[in-house]
Amino acid sequence: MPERFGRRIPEPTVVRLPVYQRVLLGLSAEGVATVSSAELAEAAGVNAAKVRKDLSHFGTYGTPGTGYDVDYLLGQIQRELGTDQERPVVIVGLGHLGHALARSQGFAGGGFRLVGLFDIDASTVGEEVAGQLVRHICELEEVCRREGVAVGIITTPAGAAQDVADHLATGGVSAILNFAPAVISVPPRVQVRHVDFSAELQVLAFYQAHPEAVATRDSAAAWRGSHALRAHAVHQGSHDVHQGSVAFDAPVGADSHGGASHPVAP
Amino acid sequence: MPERFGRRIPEPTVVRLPVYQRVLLGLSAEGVATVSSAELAEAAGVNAAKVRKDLSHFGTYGTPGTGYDVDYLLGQIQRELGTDQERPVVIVGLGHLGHALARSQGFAGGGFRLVGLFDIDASTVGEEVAGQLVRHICELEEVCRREGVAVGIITTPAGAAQDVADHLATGGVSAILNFAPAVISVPPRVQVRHVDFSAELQVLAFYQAHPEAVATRDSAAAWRGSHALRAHAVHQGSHDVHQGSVAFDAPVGADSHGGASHPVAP
DNA sequence: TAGATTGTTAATCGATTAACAATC
DNA sequence: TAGATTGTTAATCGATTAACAATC
Repeated sequence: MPERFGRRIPEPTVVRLPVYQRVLLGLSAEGVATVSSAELAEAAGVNAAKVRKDLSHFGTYGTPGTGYDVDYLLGQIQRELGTDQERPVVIVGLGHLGHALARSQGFAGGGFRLVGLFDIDASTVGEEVAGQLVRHICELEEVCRREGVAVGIITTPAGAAQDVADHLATGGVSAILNFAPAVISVPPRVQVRHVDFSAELQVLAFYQAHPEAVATRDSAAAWRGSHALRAHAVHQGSHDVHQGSVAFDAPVGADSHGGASHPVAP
Repeated sequence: MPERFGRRIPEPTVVRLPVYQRVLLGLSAEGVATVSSAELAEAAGVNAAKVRKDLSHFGTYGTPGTGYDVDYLLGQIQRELGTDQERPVVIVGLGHLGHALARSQGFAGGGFRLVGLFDIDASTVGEEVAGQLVRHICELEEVCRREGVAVGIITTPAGAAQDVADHLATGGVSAILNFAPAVISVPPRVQVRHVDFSAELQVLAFYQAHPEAVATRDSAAAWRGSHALRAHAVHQGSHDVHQGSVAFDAPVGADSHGGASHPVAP
């Protein structure tokens, strides 16, 4: 029995949950009934001990000698992630990125519902995007309060991000996903996660400039393994995994082989 | 003297470097000459000990009693990040997100140059985006080799991501920024960073569903501090910080107060 | 039963943080 | 000099990992 309350879930564990969920969605769609920690680990790009440790924080869902029931485990993870409840979301900043996110498939899958788009620019306000009318930022606080908005997505330029964060916080929003290249400060009750495109590029550049600083990944072995598996799958015909598919809607065909091929029960 | 070689730089440190760089860019543009670890820390949303420890991995750049020379430190960090060299970049998958990234300002600032756009869809191939003609994916490997592409950005649906990663790897690309909601496996010489929009949303949802699991941030104190500072700045007039500005080009005005107000030398 | 795999323990690894002597 | 702040040390914290008894 894990110490159910008070449960202090390590943040790295929380970050891996959506990955496990996505893998399980793929397996479930394939009709795979059970999965071992080793198989789940390989598909998620981590190691088996981590999978078992992560899952043990929430309960004992597996069967020794057999593994985990895919659909049951999926349900448990979705319950933990709160996928059942619908969370109203707003996007602030309707530049190219804001437009792209508004039109993306990323909401529907995970229990999110887009309820508002906001911008400050007169030529953008009033435009219709993804079935929503873009409103002026001066309405932001009121809409957040009225609709009980759970998550605010900031896709403005850096200079506007703090101001928007302040309005979201005042409007009662308690979670912010910040795509603007700026550090924002918020009251303690507000959770912030920062997605920083150009910083990610710079991290990659750093490792290219300093090959000696590259951390040795597990994935070295993982790659050899999955490479063999994938080659094997292609050889056999078409046991391809089409993962998750809470995808951005880019028009590239999804006809290639998946990353995490998996021996399918016969 | 830090142990210059072999330098094993902790990954969390590498991830913070672009943040420090951005803050320093802002300070430099403001004409601020020196900055203490405490000031830099607050603007970057971390603590002072972390800043000093991070910087100490690269050298001794500060002056006891005074702090760090902004322009000198900025230069050192940019040198470490390899911002001086131009790195050719390609984007694969010209859906909404690929379009948005292609048009973003995220490349120019950090020493990246967009040299190719690729898609598999006949109706997208041939289109012009950001001054580049979209090419068919069958040309990807050859272009990567010819142009010596350093970073490949994947903005395809999940099902195509592994295939694209394979082509990039075969084409000699050694760094991949993956926006597709899929785990990809690559040979050990290839670095991968994964930006996962819907997973980030799900992490926020998890913490809303489990308020008791929220890690207590430093930022609680940081917020009170910066809040006071920002109020102070507004009071004084307009000592606003316009950070970095390696921004996405959303049309929201950058006329608000910045996140990291900073006492400016007179 | 024999084989496989879990959940948990304990060891290891690595990052964060506080504290402070050294230094300007 | 007195005050401020660095760079580094050592303690703390927390996550990862290997190993294995329990279990199907």
